Amino acid sequence: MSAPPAPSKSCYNSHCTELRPDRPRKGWRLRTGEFAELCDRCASLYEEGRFCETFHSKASGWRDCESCGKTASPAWPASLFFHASSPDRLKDHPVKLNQLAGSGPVPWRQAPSLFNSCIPRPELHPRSPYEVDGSINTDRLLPRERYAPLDFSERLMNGSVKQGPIEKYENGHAALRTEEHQSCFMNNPQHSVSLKEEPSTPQFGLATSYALTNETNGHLGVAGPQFRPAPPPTLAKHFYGNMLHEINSPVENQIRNGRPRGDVRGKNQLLPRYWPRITDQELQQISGDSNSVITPLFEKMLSASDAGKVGRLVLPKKCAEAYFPPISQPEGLPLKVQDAKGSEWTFQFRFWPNNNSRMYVLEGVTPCIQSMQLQAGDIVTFSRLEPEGKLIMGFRKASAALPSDQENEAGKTVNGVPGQVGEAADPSSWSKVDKSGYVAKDAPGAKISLSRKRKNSTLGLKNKRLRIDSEDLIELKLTWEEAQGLLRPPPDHAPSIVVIEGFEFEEYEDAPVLGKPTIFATDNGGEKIQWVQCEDCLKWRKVPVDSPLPSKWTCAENKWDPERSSCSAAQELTSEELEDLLRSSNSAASKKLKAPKEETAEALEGLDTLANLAILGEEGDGTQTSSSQATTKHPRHRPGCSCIVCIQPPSGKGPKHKQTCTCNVCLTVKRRFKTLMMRREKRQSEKEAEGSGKKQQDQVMPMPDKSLEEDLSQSNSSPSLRKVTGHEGSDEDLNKMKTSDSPFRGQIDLNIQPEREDEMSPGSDSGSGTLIKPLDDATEGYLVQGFPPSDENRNPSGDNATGSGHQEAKVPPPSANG
DNA sequence: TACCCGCATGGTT
DNA sequence: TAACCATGCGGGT
Repeated sequence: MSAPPAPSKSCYNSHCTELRPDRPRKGWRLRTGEFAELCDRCASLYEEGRFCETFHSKASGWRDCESCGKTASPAWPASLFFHASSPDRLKDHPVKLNQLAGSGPVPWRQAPSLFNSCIPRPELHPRSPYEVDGSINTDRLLPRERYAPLDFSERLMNGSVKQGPIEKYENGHAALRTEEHQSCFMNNPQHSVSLKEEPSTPQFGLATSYALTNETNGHLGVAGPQFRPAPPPTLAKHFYGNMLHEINSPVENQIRNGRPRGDVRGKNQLLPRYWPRITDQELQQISGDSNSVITPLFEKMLSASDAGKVGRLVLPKKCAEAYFPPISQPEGLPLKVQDAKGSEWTFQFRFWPNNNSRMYVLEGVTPCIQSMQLQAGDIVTFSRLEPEGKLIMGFRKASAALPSDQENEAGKTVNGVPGQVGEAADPSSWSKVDKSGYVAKDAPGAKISLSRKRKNSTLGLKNKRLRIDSEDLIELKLTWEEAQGLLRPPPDHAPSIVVIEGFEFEEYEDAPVLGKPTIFATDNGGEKIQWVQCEDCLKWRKVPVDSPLPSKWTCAENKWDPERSSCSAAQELTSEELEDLLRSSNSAASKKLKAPKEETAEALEGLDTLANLAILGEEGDGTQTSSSQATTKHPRHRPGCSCIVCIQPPSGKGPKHKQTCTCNVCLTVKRRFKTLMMRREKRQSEKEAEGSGKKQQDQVMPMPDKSLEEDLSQSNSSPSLRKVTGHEGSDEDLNKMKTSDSPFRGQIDLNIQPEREDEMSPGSDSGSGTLIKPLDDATEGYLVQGFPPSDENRNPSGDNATGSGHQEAKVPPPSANG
């Protein structure tokens, strides 16, 4: 199908009758090394990616490509839609999705044969956007990549996977183009489907109905049951540009949206966060043994509102318009959705007018969400079961969720075990997450499972926005202990141990390596080794102690032991040995962060207030709790932020903490307090050394041996605060706290942002008398008042954490700040 | 008073 | 900067 070179004056595209201009535009590189010379139109189209980009070893240039579905002819068929997906037709293409995905190297690939040599319109192209020429690339992707749709973007970037046209899946018109060919859309724009707005469909049905009834707003999503949805390739600018080009045409707008709305622009592709990341395994789980085919549509991480009592699940607009039946009235229509267990739910799919736009919601989802035991941060997935056309709602629990690209491309889960649809509800399945043994769920502070702990999570209406990015999820899921375990010193760097409040932290001079958690041990020969667990088979393999390992490690990467470089190889460890190993590992890890009891007790003696403040779930034994409680984040906070605001739930939520509690909140409060003091001392020392303005500084910067309460009250609180302080926590207590700092002076607060050191240092603004910057304010207030920052305290910008909080705590706002 | 409903607001992308 | 969307909020029941 390769196109022979055109006559010199003709466009290289043999399908094109245009003459190329005197100054032809360049197309693809020819075998000769030169470039195809194209007419303007074809060049434009080429640049827009309309033509096959896949390298076909046996063909050159421009052609109708069965493999990628692109065409030599810059035209589109009039009918892009899935003709009544009759079972017969489906039989002709028995491409059960999981089979398909399992048989090819690319998860989203569809069977090329499905598309014949039709000329798909790129935007409505039924093909997956990620394509690899099967003729040459079938082995380019490792099998396991099939289960890592996340990697697509990366692969795209790497160029190992080509991105096909977008939108089509959004449109659901992932049509099987079987009949019509060569109808040139460009030549016959009127071929486009009807533009009229389709009345609401009473019941969500098979896509074809939409297609055939021309509701083209993408509500044809049911079509193309054989295919997994095409994650919108926003990463591929080339195609994106292409898409934009098309979308910007009025016709396209209508085709895509099914309603003559002019606001459809280039953002019609789903945001990456909504790309379905459902794995084949999950699909298999949903489809079971039936012959049904699952078409993943999109997924969404539940917000607090979604998971709250309101029972409204906000649907991403694009997703709603692409995959759900069109609705013209705000009342919408009832939508039957089947969950992974097979239960059928009926939601009201509707929208609210919003800023000249629409806000789509599913109403009445509470029972379903509760049934799935979903919480904010968990992910619901929407798929379509074909040929029934049934909507399927799956889910992934947050702790097992594949982070979305936009959220975290670093890894899949804490330990790389992806959640399974429908699995999370089964507590037994949760142990899977812990199979690595690294994150033992019964280890102190290792309760990464959000689900059970979050049953009482405070996701009510009063909560401010809860955004849980994947990074945040990790933050929530990981205890410090776990995080420490994940961090490895950079090569050739030995970590130094920082002791903070009796807790040892490894500190790295260079950026630490986020690596696979391993278990270090000594083999029989006394040689230090480490054990690492294969992500795929979960077997433990022995590797050299100094081997940096990726966070996702499989047996195949066991280059040190070829005999065990395959998952089929037996595990070297006996189950007993493994058990011992894991036990010792966990206990060692636990010890690492476990404070010496006496010391902690002493340090905490004055922390009644702290104990009373804390709001995270109290562990009966006072051991470390996870931060899995939903927290209200500063909108400006970034993933990884561990400030007190971000790691604790809103005020008044959850039981109070014990004095000896070592949860993250308490630890952070203590640590920040300590840091504050250290900084003050340091600053003071420096100033003393400078020997200038000492007297004045003494007023501003209390001497280290002054009482803390004096510090605090002097820093930014009114005298009344002092009274409160005296009541809630004695001076003596506070002094004790401070005294407990002494062994750690000069240590580093892991959360300090060096660039903000000055800003946050109490003495940095001595001139104004505003001594303490927000975070410290919050910390101090927290410590002194015995109140957790309330919602109101949580200044989104984090720049006045004490203000209203103090007021709420019956303490006048800090005069120094205001 | 609690809940529902619908819209408005404003932060985020 | 506009669109999106999470959530707040007021009115109604």
